[in-house]
Amino acid sequence: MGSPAVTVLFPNWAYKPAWSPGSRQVQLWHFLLELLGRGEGGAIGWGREWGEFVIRDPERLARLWGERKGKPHMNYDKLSRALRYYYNKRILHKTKGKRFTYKFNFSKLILVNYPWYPSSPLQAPEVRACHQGLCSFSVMDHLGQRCPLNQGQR
DNA sequence: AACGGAAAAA
DNA sequence: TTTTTCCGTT
Repeated sequence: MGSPAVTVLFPNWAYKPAWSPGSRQVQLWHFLLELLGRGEGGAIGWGREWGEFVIRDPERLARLWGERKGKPHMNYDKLSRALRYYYNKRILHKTKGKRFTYKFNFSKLILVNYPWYPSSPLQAPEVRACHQGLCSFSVMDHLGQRCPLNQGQR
């Protein structure tokens, strides 16, 4: 019953340390994955495709984001501008024609935040399972250890 | 609604 | 460098 609760667990290296130049605190995509992983409910949920998500309540999502960042005047207009900056970085793209629908580029997300990860196609993230937002995949890290990136379940 | 320039803020 | 703010355009 209800929306499936998915725990999205990215490894520590996906979260740039606070002392890293350019990332002071939680980034928007972290926050989105948190809510999606939590199966938070009304504000945002996974879409039909792998990595796709739908913002069901834009202003509520903006309010939550604003609370997290201490920005009481956050709204969807401004949040969505931040999302559009992700287009160039190829972290996200818009699902055209679907209202409030965007799609994560998980593989890009991984490469961007894993500087020592070799860009060999052979070592592209291995999708292990995906079913309606309940997804898991893994990569081999620099030591050849299997590194889970994303796990379903609750 | 969605886009993207410009500039400020952090 | 990322996000916020503002806003003209499509």
